[in-house]
Amino acid sequence: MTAPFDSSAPVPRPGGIAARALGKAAPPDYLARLNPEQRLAVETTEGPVLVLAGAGTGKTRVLTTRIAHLLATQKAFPSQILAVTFTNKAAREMRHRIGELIGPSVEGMNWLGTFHAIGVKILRRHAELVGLRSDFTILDTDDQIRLMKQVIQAEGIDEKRWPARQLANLIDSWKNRGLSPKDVPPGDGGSFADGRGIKLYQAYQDRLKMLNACDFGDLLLENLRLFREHPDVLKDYHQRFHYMLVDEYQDTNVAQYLWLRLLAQGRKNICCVGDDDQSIYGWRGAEVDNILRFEKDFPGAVVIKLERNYRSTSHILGAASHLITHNEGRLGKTLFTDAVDPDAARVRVASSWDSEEEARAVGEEIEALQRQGHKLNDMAILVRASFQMRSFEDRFVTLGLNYRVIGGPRFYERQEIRDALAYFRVVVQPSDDLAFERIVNVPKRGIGDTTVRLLYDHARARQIPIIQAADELVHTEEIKPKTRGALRELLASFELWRSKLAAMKHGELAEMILEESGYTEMWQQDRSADAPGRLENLKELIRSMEEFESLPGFLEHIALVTDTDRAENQDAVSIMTLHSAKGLEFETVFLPGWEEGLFPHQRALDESGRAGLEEERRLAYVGITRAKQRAMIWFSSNRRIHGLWQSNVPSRFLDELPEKHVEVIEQTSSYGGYNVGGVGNYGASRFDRADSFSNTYSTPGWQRAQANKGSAQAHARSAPRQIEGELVAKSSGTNSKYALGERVFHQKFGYGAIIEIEGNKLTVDFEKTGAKKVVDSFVSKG
DNA sequence: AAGGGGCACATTTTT
DNA sequence: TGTGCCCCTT
Repeated sequence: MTAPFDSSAPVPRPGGIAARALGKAAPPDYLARLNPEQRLAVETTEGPVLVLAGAGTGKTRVLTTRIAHLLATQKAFPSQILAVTFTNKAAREMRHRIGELIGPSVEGMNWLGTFHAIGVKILRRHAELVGLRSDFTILDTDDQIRLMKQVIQAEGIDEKRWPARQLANLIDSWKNRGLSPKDVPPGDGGSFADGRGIKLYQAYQDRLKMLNACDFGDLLLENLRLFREHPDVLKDYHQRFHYMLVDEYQDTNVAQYLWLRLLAQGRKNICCVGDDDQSIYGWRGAEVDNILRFEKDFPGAVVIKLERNYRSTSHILGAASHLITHNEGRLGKTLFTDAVDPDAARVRVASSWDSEEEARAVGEEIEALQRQGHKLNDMAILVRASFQMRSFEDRFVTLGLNYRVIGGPRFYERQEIRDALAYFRVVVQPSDDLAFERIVNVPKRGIGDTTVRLLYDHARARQIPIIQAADELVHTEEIKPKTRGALRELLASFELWRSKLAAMKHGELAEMILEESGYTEMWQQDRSADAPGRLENLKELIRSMEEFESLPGFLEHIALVTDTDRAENQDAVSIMTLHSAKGLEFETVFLPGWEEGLFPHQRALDESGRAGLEEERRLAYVGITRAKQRAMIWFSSNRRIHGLWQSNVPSRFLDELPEKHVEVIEQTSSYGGYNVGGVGNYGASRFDRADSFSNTYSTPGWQRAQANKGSAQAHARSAPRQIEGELVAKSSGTNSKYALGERVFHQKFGYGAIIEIEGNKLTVDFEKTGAKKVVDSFVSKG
């Protein structure tokens, strides 16, 4: 049986743009604000439409206006529009911007959300058809891995040789491709655990069903199963969704593509917006092919290109456009701008000796811009890999320059948050075994592995949740009295907390749970440096949950959300990876680390060959097109990777930049490590050969790279004296990188000031424990 | 159950 | 080089 649809039948609003749109004479003002291509994309409402929206061409504006237009012309009610994004942030922004156009009736858009959020919503309504109950829990990666560990153990497979994480990746990749265990081609699983991969996949799925749980991949996969096995259900959704819109289509994986295609079979009004040149998530299952194939997949599709860019100067666009033409697998767009600015800066390319010098140079540029009145908020440093961030952070700390790191560990993935959530989950959902296992001995209550194993075995034998098994065993003699007492106490606490669920305000209940369980105390007792921060995070968690209706409501939200947007008001330079920069823009963008091996990354080349290289190149394209006014690229001759120094060759991407839009900063006369190729080099940069990239050693590219390496080092030797001097001072001075009086941090003793230095031994006056002699490698700059 | 030593590992990340 | 994880010891 199909669960009832929500009954929010929308009522057309008499006032808003709907009424205004009825006047035929002049186009409504929301259309007048569009350029001709954008307008075409908005007004082509029927049938499949692919909007190829280059960077900065008004993609979101088209999407939101299109929705406003559908509503204004009364082609659909808000609840009849399916609008899918990848991230919560994108969904939020879209909702906000539609709201600005159509007013409060945006609230009726029940089907605007991420693939996963919409997948869950559909799945909850029909859970029983795919063997779940509608209150199924959603496991995150952490739970997923722990569960896989159990499955691997249960199969008697050596965990060392076949780590759970690897199985998780394998299963994820199957799920990304829309494959259930029975669909996986037998040869495909051979790689894992001597061909038992598929069996483990099946076992894992069985365990999930037993736990009444889904992982992220299932949210879509089970939707597919639902639609395929129950055509009547699919038909309901065909009826419901009059128009479908998809954001960032180039990022869809096969499962998402199949999902969209099933739904689009109904009314065929699907509008996908994306940019093949910005597809940078191939490594996690995205198929650029989806967007390249669109016209074949959706017969009669209209393709509209948006190439008029409103973001960047012509130099920036010229550089990025030329770079990306080196890719073969693309639909082909060329960004242009009408803005004429004769003073616009070219894209600058500079080199440095090592990552420290690179950071120093970027720091100087930033300070110079700051002196000219530019805001730090308008500047960003975009790196390929997060280890690169460190040298910038170090430098900026020294300079006292405000910065913020975007990305990094997420709030909801922190240990203390996940522990707290596990408590709440058990209260709300006693059958959540994974949550129970997580906190049964956190804080330590003397309920160790042996006991948990006992509970687990009993639960499996009786086919009941672990907590129920605990409840039964607590009345027997099977568990040692001491442990039994602790367990009984814990069970009683859960009983108590659960009984307060209805009566108490959930924020207060949550606080009570963390107090009474001893969890808060555990961190209060903890002497380590990050304990106060964790307590702070727990407070933040309670604060944020108070915005929600109820504890279950909050948990549902949390399961699909990984970020909290904390609005930072301070002026600061952003440091982030190129990946997390997609969709953002800055006046000035710094792009350090353009070196072979790092960017393009060696692993991308090794693992994915040409496709990998093209994805790296798209990443470069994304990086450059983030800049509105200024883009500055750096390349470092030397870099420390995994502890050892490596000398580098400039990235081939530098060769692929067009001369006329680039300014090379020659820091020394001898430097000739690379040339900016431009027209003469077009389509044939030195590495750009169709033969295998994994075998660079024998290619002319590699030989040329070797030659370049020499000149890069020559450059280093004749680097500006000032810099050389600093380096010398650094390596030949005192053995310690610390100075007298400097504030340092020690894992065990906390903060203190240095009162004496002898070689690598420091005497530090610690704030808590007084003076101690420590080896400098045990302290860090405080 | 806590702490230390040995060891493998070392892009990118959302849901 | 540094980290995080696992196992071993106490």
